[in-house]
Amino acid sequence: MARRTTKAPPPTSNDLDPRKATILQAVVVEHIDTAQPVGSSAVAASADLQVSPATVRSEMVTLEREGYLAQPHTSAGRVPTDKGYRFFVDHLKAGVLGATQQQQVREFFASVRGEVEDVLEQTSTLLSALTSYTSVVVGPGHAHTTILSVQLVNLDPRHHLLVCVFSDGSVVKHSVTPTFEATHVEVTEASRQLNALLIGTTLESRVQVPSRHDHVAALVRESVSVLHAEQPTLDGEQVFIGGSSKVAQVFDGVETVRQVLSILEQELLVVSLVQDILDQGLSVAIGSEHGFEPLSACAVIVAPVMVDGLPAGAVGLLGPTRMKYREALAAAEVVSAHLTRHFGGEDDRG
Amino acid sequence: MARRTTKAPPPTSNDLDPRKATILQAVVVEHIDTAQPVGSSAVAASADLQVSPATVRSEMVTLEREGYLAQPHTSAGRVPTDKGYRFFVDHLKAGVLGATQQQQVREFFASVRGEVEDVLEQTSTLLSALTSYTSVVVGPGHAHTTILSVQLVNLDPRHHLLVCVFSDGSVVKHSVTPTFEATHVEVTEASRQLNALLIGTTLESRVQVPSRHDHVAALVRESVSVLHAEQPTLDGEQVFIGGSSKVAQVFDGVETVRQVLSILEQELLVVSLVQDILDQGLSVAIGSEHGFEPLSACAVIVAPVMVDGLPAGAVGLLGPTRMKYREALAAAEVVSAHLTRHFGGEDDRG
DNA sequence: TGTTGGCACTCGGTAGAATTGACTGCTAAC
DNA sequence: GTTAGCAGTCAATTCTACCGAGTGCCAACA
Repeated sequence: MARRTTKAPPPTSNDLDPRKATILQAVVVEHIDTAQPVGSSAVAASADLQVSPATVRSEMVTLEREGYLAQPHTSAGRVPTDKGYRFFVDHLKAGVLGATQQQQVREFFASVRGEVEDVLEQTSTLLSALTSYTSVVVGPGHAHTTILSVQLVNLDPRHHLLVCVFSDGSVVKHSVTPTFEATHVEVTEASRQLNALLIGTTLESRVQVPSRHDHVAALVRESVSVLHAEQPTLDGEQVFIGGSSKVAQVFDGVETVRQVLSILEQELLVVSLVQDILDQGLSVAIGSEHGFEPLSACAVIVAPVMVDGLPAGAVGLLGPTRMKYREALAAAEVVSAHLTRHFGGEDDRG
Repeated sequence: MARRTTKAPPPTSNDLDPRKATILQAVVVEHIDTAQPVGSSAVAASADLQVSPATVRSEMVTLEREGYLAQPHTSAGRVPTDKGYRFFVDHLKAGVLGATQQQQVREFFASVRGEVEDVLEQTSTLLSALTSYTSVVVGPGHAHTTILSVQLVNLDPRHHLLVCVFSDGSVVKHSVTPTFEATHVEVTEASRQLNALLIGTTLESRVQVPSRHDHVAALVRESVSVLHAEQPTLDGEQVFIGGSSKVAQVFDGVETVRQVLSILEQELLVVSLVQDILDQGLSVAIGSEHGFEPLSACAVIVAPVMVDGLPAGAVGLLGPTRMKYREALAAAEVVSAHLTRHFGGEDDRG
């Protein structure tokens, strides 16, 4: 009557019998390689364990019951579930990039020059070329750079343009549209005061804005508030998506391709997805883990880019759940490290 | 380079017997609608001409011999060739947009505000939504706007940033990296001189640069030359591609989709394609007409955006050769007209 | 001469049946 | 607990026959 036999599920759920683990891993590896369901005999042959297919079979039944594997239909082999991939990724020993690829990354970062945006865009192309998945690069924004110059330019009496230059060479503009008409003189004076106020500060600094009621003070106040509301990643200013054409190679089914592409068109969505995953402290989100239904056929790899020891940007890779995690993780990691160093200081230039 | 293939053997190649024309048009219309080869009886039924399928058949043989139609295989109906589509397009009477769509465009342009780039990007989304094809919008650049402000900002002794604000509210930045080290004072002075020199001019104006040999003059010279070399469209600054996900719906065959997407990733390529077609004075390039092999399955519609009476930007649509030319042409035309008006002056705002 | 109906022919697409083969689950023996 | 053996399942493949859309040709007709 006491069935202590199947008392396994609750306590030891996040670890697996070594043999089961080996089998699961073999299935994942094989399926990533072939895109086909994997049968017991293939596993028995490939894995080091010296057991017969029949044994593998009975283990696979358990793995399926526990949710690591699934069967497309009776009499087909097994396919990993999201949970199966998750186990696989969690027990993955860190991979290294191939020598040629390492070389490629090194050369890229050794030779890359120019403005932030260009670097980020090219990085995204690089990452996508390295992995043959679609890549996302989110720039570090301006949070940790200081302001070098601010200028308010008069477009017409009601419409001014705030142009701000940061120490990393990025430039930002914002419309300032007060409810009153400002004279050229007032705008110039506001511009002067803004310079005095903001140069050398960061966007996170609190500054003392004038509280007077004249036009100049109002312009200054509005400019400062507009500027401090700046969120470059959410504006898509520093978001670059590379290799969207890979989507067509890597997913099958027109509808899936279309759906993924149409998500990629909305950069904001992609950024918030990446941020979400980072906030969860993950480096990989598999299938439905990120809770974003239209991308449930995808796995997303993210790696933070640090500035001043804080996560400020990110690089990401988007592929099918059966992606080459090892290589992709290695690539994302290496590139994010290089990018971190790149922003950490220009000390590595020859 | 594209070649005009209108040099066909017989002299009467660019005009067709009225009945042949009707038949050809019927085939095109039908095939655009159904994506299937069109048979003689379908044509006989649909077209107004009161003839039997047999007659249609014999005409179709001629049309095929003359290169307007093709047969996928014996005993299939006919499919238009690029030349067939060309005839169709050339004899297309101008279409009009559906009422709802007209409304949509009007509302869009009535409500759109904000910075040039935002307007262009949203326009591209609009155009793609109107037609369900991928759209390209190339902004007018800065050729016809005057300079409101120029500023040279010191990043480090060897590296300065030239920031220029134009009367349309667009901002451009360029690196200036002289071979000497400049002091802060020199940079500030150069900035002052640049302002004096350039404010109120356009990028096309010739200006008198100082010929002295000191650092300040050198900075000014380099800045001016860098600025005048600016070509926003070739830098991709004002290029927006919308609705790339439509590619997956509209083309069949993974390989075609991948190929088209990978072209779209290279904005420069797309821009030069659009420019090429405009230079030829075409509004539609069908199949191989643009001489760009990887896009031989595509038709590209372009419409110029005028500023000061000169073509300065363009809107484009990219679809399969069997695209809905009437509607797409109408959409491109209407949107380009609105955009022209938008840049021609803000006179139409409420 | 141009048009038409008729007819034989071609060939892609489809539907069904049969076959194959890669699996599984079960069971009995080791 | 492991294994070999075996029966059963089911997708994929192959084959066949067949249908039908559409053609080309021809002879008759206005």
